[in-house]
Amino acid sequence: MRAELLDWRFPPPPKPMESPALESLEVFRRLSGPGLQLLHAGVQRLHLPRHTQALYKGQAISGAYFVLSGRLRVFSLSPEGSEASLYFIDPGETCIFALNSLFNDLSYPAWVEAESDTTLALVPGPLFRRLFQQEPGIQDMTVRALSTLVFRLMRELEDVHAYKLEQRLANLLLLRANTQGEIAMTQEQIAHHLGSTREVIARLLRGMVAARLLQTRRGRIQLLDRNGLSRLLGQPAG
Amino acid sequence: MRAELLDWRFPPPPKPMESPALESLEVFRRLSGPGLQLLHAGVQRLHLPRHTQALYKGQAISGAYFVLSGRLRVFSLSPEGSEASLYFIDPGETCIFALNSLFNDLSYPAWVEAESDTTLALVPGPLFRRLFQQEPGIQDMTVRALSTLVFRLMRELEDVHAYKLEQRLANLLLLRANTQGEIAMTQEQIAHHLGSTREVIARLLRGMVAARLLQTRRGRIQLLDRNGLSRLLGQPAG
DNA sequence: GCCCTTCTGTAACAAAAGCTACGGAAGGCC
DNA sequence: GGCCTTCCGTAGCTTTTGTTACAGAAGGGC
Repeated sequence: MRAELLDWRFPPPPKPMESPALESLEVFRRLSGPGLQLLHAGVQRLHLPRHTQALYKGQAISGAYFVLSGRLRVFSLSPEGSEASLYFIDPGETCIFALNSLFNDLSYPAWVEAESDTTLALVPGPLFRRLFQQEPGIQDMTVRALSTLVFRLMRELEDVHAYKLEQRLANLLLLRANTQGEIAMTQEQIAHHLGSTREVIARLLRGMVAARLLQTRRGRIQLLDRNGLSRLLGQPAG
Repeated sequence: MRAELLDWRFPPPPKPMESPALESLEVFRRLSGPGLQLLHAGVQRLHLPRHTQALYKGQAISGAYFVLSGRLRVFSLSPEGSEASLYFIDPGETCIFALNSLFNDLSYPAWVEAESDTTLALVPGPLFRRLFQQEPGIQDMTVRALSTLVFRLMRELEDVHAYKLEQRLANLLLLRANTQGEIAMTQEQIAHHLGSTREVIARLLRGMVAARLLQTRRGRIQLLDRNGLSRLLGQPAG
């Protein structure tokens, strides 16, 4: 089981590919002329198909990663193989995740995979450090991105302590539902996000169906009562 | 109960006081002449007696905080009043905690109190931002500090998911024991650190005593077998 | 000593979450 | 259709954690 996991988690390195322009990210549009030249000379592009590995725990970080399109998922993997998402990295929103490793010369402390097809710009470490020194825009972005991450992590940690699984589930459903109130995730995925297991999620969903908060037709989850779900969140956990 | 909590959590604002020199922190020693002048003109000193409130959740952040001596504890407080430590800020190690709020113009997302008598240097927001622009040393410190924090939080979040309470307790005991193997914390404090309750901690400690991993004489915890405790950590959680 | 507060010890019970073990539905592929 | 894979539904049991409710030990202040 463990071995299988590792097998598909170490795919051959992905190949470069042409795709969205660097200038689609605001950070890069703010660069000075020389900075932009440096960037274009040194940047690499990567394309990761859905569900492939971007980083593994302990990997040395070779540069700063910017998500141009798609979505990355950062998660932890316990010794027994159970996962829990730590946070996500969306496209419009910048990179950040390997930055800390980059500045501290530490290895990366979690796993990262592409949740959907994802295009990355990889700015090699030395180049990034140089840009950081010269370009106020990069400084600003870096600090802002790290700050945001700190916020998310603090928030998540708080939630784990303060809320029960059912509440965290309700929260996730509310966050991930589209405008029609549908959620496009398997129970397994949900379980991984919350650091739990499929059966437990199924049980909780059943309870919510019984309470007329949602429907599950043919495995698709369909919210019925967003207010009801929100109410779950506010209640004291006892 | 909730009301009482709030009462002692909002003490009158602490008073300025003379204490350790700013130059005891390496960041400040690296400042340029003008930068140092700016700093001295704008910095404030605060002294927090043990167990007083430094920041409350939602507070607007007025500046960057540097711990000169003592120790701060950052924790979350659930609606029902249960606590869980998020991380600590030690003296030699720089400030950081309000930095994210400072750069993002967000309010602070947790509570902070002095774990022991603590001296702080408060650099007002505008001054800090200015120093950040001018001084490479400050830039460096800022990114490094934020990175470190991100690491700690990721680590903690991972631990919460991957390890049982007993393992996290063993870990905490190993970390906080002095060279004689004694731990100077009450069961209540331990429970708060781990986001649990006193009774549960007592039960787990009892188990460890039975397993000859430690002694509890007159309430003092005394490690007997560090290896045994470490072994607890490595074991699969099942 | 006596009172008060803080901390610890313990037991019995309750709730939450996880694990095991099925069976069954849906869809892709041959 | 038949086969295979992936996902969902459900039940029952176990483990872990939390809660309630007391009682007792230690120390400080008077």
